[in-house]
Amino acid sequence: MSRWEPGARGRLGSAALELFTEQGYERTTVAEIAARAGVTERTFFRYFADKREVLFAGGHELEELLVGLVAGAPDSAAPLDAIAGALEQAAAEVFDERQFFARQRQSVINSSPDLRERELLKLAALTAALAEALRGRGTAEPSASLAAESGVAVFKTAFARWVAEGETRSLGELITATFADLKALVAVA
Amino acid sequence: MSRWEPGARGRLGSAALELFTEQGYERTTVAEIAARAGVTERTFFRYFADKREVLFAGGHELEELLVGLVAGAPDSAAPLDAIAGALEQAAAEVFDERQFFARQRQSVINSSPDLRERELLKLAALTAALAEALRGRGTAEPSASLAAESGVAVFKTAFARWVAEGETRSLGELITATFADLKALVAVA
DNA sequence: GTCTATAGTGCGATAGAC
DNA sequence: GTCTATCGCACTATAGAC
Repeated sequence: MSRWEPGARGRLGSAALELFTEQGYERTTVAEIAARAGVTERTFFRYFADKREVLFAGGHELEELLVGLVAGAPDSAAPLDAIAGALEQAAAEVFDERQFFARQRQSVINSSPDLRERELLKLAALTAALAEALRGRGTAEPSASLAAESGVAVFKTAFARWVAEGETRSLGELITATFADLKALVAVA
Repeated sequence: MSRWEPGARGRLGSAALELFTEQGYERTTVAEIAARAGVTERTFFRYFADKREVLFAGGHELEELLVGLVAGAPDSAAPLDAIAGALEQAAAEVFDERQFFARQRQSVINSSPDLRERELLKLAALTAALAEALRGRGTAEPSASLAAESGVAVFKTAFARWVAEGETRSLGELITATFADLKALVAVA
């Protein structure tokens, strides 16, 4: 293998997901991941701040996409509708073609509290970014934060349904259905 | 100091909060915490699985309290009302007398992503326990999970308002107000 | 790219409570 | 004596400093 094989970042990501699946997250060392990707341990930490981060590389692009969609929602859309529309469109764009990958990745994440923590931190960052986008369209606090939190709660619930074995609906459909569930829950309270 | 001084767990918790406040979470070592509490590093790890956990010791009791309150809600209460009632009562019982402590603790947590992660994991565990309590009263999925997620989202938002400087309302009042905000948000969507 | 501090674990020894 | 809390030491891996 040449010294400057391109795509070290991608190879590290694939190697990590493979090894975590084969032998578990905790029993896989960074040295093993680096070796399988053909780089040194030091190189791993040049690309990823820590061992967990290798599974959450794409999170920033999703956040930018969603923030852009919320910012571009029609002025007439209520805060929760702006969030719901953004989530539904993002689901169609980035998730629906990657259900197999998503299931494998989620299975690894669910197996380790360390990875669950990191996932929750990423979702919290996403929530904060969505709240900021809502404030940018004129939604006041605490409504902006609360709408962002509720939207992410719907997304979490829909995503869990989508990755469950045997589910055949698209993520977008499940998000729409879960928003309807939320409306029903609040209506009877 | 004798070897058998009682209350090591409590001393470790107080020492940790003091040191984290004085010099920051990252710059405080477990050895320092143990030294201030008059025990060794090894003893710290007998009580707490890791360095972060020392700030989240009381979480289990809060969870049990809330689960009990949800389970004991009247059969006629809608899922979100059962959650809201439990949160309001728990707020009065365990939080309102400890606002100073809560602010100090929250300030430390907010200063470190590591601690934020752990806080989010604890809240996720609470969410799961509340969803289970709702299922125990007959709420089906995904409504149980969604109501628990929404309730915890309200709690997070209200708690953030409560620990903000200058806030004078009680946590219970803020929870009630934030549930009303959620209803308003959903009603216009 | 090497070197080091610190988190965290495993296991055996010891000190006190009973 | 038993039981349990504490300690001491050796060790690995992460992560950051140089």
